[in-house]
Amino acid sequence: MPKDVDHEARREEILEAVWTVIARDGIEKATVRVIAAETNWSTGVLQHYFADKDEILLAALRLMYERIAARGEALLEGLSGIAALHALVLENLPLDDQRELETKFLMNYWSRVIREGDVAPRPERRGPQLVDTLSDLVREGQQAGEISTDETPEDVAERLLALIDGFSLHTLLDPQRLTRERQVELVGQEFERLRPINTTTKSKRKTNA
Amino acid sequence: MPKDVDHEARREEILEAVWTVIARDGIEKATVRVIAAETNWSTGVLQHYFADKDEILLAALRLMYERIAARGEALLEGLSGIAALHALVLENLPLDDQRELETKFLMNYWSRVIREGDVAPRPERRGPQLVDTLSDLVREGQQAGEISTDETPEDVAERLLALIDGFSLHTLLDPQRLTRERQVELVGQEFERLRPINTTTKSKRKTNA
Amino acid sequence: MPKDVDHEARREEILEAVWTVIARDGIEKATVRVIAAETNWSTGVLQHYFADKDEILLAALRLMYERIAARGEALLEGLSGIAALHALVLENLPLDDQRELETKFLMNYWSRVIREGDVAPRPERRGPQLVDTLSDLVREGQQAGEISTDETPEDVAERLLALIDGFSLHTLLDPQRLTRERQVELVGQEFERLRPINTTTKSKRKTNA
Amino acid sequence: MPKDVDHEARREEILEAVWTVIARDGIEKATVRVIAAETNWSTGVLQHYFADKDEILLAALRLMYERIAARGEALLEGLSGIAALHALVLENLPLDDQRELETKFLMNYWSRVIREGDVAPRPERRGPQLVDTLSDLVREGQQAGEISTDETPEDVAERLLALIDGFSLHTLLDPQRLTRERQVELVGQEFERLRPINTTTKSKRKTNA
DNA sequence: CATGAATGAGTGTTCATTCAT
DNA sequence: TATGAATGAACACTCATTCAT
Repeated sequence: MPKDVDHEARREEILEAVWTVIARDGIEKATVRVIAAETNWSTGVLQHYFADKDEILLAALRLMYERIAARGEALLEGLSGIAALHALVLENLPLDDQRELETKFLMNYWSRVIREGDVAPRPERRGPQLVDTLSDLVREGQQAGEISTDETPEDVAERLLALIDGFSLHTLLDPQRLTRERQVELVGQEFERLRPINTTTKSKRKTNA
Repeated sequence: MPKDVDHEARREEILEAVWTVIARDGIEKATVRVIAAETNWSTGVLQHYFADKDEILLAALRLMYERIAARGEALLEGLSGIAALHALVLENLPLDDQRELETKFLMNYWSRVIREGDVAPRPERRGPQLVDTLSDLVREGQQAGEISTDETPEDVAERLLALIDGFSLHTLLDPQRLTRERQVELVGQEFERLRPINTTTKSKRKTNA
Repeated sequence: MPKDVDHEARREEILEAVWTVIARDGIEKATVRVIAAETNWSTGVLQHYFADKDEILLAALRLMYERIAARGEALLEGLSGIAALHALVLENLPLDDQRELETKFLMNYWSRVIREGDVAPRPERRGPQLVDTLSDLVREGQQAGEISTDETPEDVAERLLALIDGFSLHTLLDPQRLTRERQVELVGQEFERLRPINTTTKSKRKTNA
Repeated sequence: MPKDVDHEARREEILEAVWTVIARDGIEKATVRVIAAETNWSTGVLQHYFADKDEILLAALRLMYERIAARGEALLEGLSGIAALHALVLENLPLDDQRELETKFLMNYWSRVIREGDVAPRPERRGPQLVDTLSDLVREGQQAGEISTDETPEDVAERLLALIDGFSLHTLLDPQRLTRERQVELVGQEFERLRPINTTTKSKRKTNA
């Protein structure tokens, strides 16, 4: 080892710069030059730590996945059943600037996956993983009597995931129409609908309506 | 007399090429050169029919919207209420190859809009328009007693649109997990849930619970 | 002759359009398409009357020369000697919008001549012709005792031509510094200097000053 | 350590190529590709040293101005009044090949400025600067009794500048007619005319008046 | 005669990538 | 390790020109 350089730390430093640039200038402007300038190193240094630009973006994506997962785990601490489920769904919506940025990045990446299929080296996909976690929580909620058993946990989870990404997409495309508040409200309604029909809350509502 | 060319037909021919290219290579690879090659004409011909690349993409999108809308109208002929609603939702899912291609185009275009902000002049957005149509049908269904009035038509429509695009996205990303059949099934369940609770089908369930 | 088309009239009509375009949009924007649009004919028609764009511009130049010459002749009518000379010099300065436009065109053309030498087919050059006319008038003025005989007519003419084009150039480059009024004034001074020293006008003026 | 390159020297090397190309092919043919070919580097290298083509041309012009100014200063060393003035005027004429090249560049650049209006950011213009220097020298000459005070220094300077650029233009357009010797001769005559009338040479005139 | 569809070379510019130092 | 000089392909776009009709 000639110089005392923490290879992994340097990589993360670069990825940090990637996120800074994307947040500030948008994904389009995240060129090698701009990223390098952000790190205060030369462009050539990037090649030492990443094979090419693709690998840089992929690593940035992977880092994002890890952070999202970590955030999710921290969030679920102490929660269970429908409460945990509700919290997790909200957590996966672009309800603040950080998550909006992540969602943009994600949508961008997905559009690439759609066209290139499985050829590009993909990190562990978010979909299957998230749908599993959601399923588990649905099952938990059903066992606790908080969630109707009319549908299987997998079906509910799949629908919730579709809502998450559907809302995410629409709010990015048309933030005026689908505001953050509206998303929270609509998700709240969906969770109302998940409850078994003989629940106290449900029947009360019906009377009101 | 110059060569006898149907201007509008030529435009559509070019736009078809645009779709083909975008579905195959992605919107980023849909360069003027590639599109021209796909049409088997020279690059210069594109400028003859469109002012610039943006206009080409925009026109392609617009034409697709028109075709989808026309298909939707034809479909709704003779239908009303929840049956029309159900048919329209299924129509907007990528359940055959043609619609899968259109969905790829849409996702690609949307990812560009997300990436570049609203700089590019956008045509009438699909979202608001479709959500209106859906809302009207929900209202119709509610008045016919086919759909629960627990939620406003707008809320139901917004959720259905999110499901449409959420399922579309996921089936493109992971066709093995979210097959076409699965989408139809999940949509069917969602429509079960829309019915008022005192419906016959629903009342049975009530007894069970 | 199949159709009754006045070839020469059509050419002039096109050249008229050239000038209109140049005056409105500048020489840079005088493309074949724009010129054709101005004539309300198709681009292809230009090729019927001119071999290529170069010939169009050259013909426009030639037309300009003719008009300038005609204007000059009309101007000199009834004048002679120093009065004619003075009038001719002023006439060749860009003192109104029309002449400013012509001067721009001229400068543009000259810069091409400078780089391409005599290869490009040139119309009868303005320089030699104008310098001859000027010389003749100087000689006339000298014979009438209006102009000092300290210098040869050719020398005076050459200097006057240099002043004309020097002022023309500077006023195009820096209209604020060298206004139209300033040009007239400076030319007036130069003509004062041309008079023999014992002229009545001269001494009178001197007394006044 | 990257390749050891003197950034400034490389810039000047490129600018030299710009002059060569413009003098040879004209400013319209001075494309990025042609300039790059002249330097024997790739086109991309130009972007390394200049932001865009406009900056290249502007820098080339600026460097030329600097060199001309430096030559002018060196020339004026030890000279004053009419002698300095005379020397400076001759210095600014294209009396050798180097200056002829510079003049070609200037005329080409100016024709571009005229053609495109003042859109392009212009460097310190030569005109005002040179006219100031000339004015100062005229004033000096007048105070020394070498130059007639019939005209203001500014008027004389403006006329001299017009003669410089008028002769420059004509000699480039028609070198056979306006030879280098002829230019020197005509300038000499102009300087004769500048002297006050009570000078020995002119004493005859004084008696007459 | 006249059209305008079609061509294709050429423009400035951007950018990921390579590599000598 | 790290630098930044250098490369060259690719981009959207402009335009004069050709030519079948």
